[in-house]
Amino acid sequence: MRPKLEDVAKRANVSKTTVSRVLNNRGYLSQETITRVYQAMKELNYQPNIVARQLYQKKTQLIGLLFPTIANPFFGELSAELEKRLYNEGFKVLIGNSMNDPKKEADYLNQLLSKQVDGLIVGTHNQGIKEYNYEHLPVVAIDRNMNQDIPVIESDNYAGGVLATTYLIEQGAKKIIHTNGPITLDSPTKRRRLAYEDTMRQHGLTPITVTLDFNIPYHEKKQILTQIFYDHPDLEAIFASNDIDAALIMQIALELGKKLPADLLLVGYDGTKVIQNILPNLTTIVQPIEAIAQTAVDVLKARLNDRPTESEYVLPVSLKKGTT
Amino acid sequence: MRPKLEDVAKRANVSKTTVSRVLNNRGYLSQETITRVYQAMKELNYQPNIVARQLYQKKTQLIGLLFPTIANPFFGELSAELEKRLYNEGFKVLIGNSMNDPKKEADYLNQLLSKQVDGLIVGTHNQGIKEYNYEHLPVVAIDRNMNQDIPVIESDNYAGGVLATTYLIEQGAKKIIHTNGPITLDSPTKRRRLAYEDTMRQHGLTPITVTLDFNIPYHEKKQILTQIFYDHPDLEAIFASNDIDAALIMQIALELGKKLPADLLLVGYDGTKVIQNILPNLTTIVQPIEAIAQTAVDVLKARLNDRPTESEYVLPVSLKKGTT
DNA sequence: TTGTAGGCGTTATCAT
DNA sequence: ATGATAACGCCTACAA
Repeated sequence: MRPKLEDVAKRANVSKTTVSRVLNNRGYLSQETITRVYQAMKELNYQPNIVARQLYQKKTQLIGLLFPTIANPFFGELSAELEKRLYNEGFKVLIGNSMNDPKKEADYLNQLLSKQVDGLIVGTHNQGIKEYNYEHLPVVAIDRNMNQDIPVIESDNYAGGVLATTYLIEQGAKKIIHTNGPITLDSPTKRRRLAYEDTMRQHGLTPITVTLDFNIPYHEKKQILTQIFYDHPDLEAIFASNDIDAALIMQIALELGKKLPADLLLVGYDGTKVIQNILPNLTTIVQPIEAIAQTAVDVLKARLNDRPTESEYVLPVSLKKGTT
Repeated sequence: MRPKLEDVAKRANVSKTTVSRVLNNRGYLSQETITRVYQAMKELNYQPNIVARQLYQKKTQLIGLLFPTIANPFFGELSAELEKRLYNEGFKVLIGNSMNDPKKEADYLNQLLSKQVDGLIVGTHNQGIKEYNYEHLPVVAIDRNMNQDIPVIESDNYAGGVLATTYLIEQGAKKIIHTNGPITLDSPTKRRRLAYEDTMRQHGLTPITVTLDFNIPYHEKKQILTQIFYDHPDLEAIFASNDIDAALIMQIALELGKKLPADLLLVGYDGTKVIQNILPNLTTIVQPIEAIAQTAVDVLKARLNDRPTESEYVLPVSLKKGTT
């Protein structure tokens, strides 16, 4: 059997209270008692039961992270940064990859309501659960508008779109195509598209956005992207809404015998460390993952301590110039 | 205040026991009572407190995952696969990125001993904690020999090394260099190196392994790799012990004006989905991430139920032929 | 400086 | 078919 406080108490000839005090460094203790208690704990190989403590304290020191999937480098790196910071604040991290499954999302949200976690950092759509009143719940959203009551942390997607488009125009490109996901409500990439289209028009250019559905298989996506080059032989540049698509476009361009940047200018989006390592030449809009993580943690802490927060935090993006 | 069982009981004019029974579908209940209780739960917006339940059940249904960092695509994808499977088995996942910090590793191991988690899947070195007796603890290691008592799941690193080297030799290369991390005790990449060196010798070729320290900065690494081309102008092929290094080598070769595969053959290692997407042409040894995850979960379940397990599970790797 | 007793919210045993 | 009660292991008023 696992020893409990009581067992330690008996062996040290003191009460449970005293052992608890030794354990938590509270109140007055004689040095002798302290030594005896530690001795007993060691002999019994005692480990306090965290769950019992959590029940009493009504806190778990656990924060739930809910993202589509940490297999995606953006969410993987973000989760790692969040975990690091939360750990330093005394929290551990419970992770959920929703895979866009509303049932799973609801289940993880439920963790919060069941007091399994003290707070939640959410980066999914949570389609079905909007009706819940989150007003005083310690929840923070990243790049998603869940609900008016939930503060949102996001990088400046509109500015990113402007930055990318302006850069391409400055490089002399006129025929610039943008690839983006389907127009979903309030998705962050939607603002990148908007910025692209606005910027193009402001420069008297015609925006052309090619839609890539999120869930289409690799080969179909490649097919659609390849088609772009045939449909637009005078194409000068592409602004892709994420680096994975940019990588694929790079690939296709090379296969078609095009040289970057001579025959095609290319700008991606996200700028994760992984991609920066693997494709150091790719010009891309870099999201400030560390700042996002830090802000999310700060805001969550504010919510946990009933301090007021802004309802929105917009962080600046930057252009990383590669050779594409 | 959060309502508890007792509040629901009062409102429904029944006892706590009855409410608990309704909640857990146990024993005999009249339909009328069931309805009344559900009604009361709804009115009070009742959510059971998981922690209290955990205390009684002495189980948390939480599994800890301990890896260097999920920001690395291999661990990110592996963690995602593990989470998916554990979730389907009714577990949630607590994640720790040890960042090779022994203190943090020890802390997360402690979660297990404090009953915060029911089991642990570990992919870190856990240097300082070997002395602990894990004999009956539900711990599974991935690619790491922690301790004789802990079952290890790993892909066949030696076979992977043979596969890569043999492939390069079959393609006609004779001067083949291998890049690998420092020789640490029992690291999985060590067996890749061993296989490379054995295979080279078996074919009458001289193995040359270039050591890349794990923590050196990007530019220094690039420097070392670039140097290889100058030191070995007759170089025909490189077998890199991971895809990130392979990507960098690819990069350098292109910068030096070399064409792959004409001027250089290149094989990487890991074959994560991310890399397969971004560098579809890279020839690489693919680790069976899904099978590793499934095996780890199966073995952990066995340990949790006191069923016997093997002490080692070796899963097959495969060669993905690209154009490098 | 140390101990007693009650509570954290749930579940299960044993009655009724 | 339902209820009273004790337990899970810890922590803290309050008392001594």
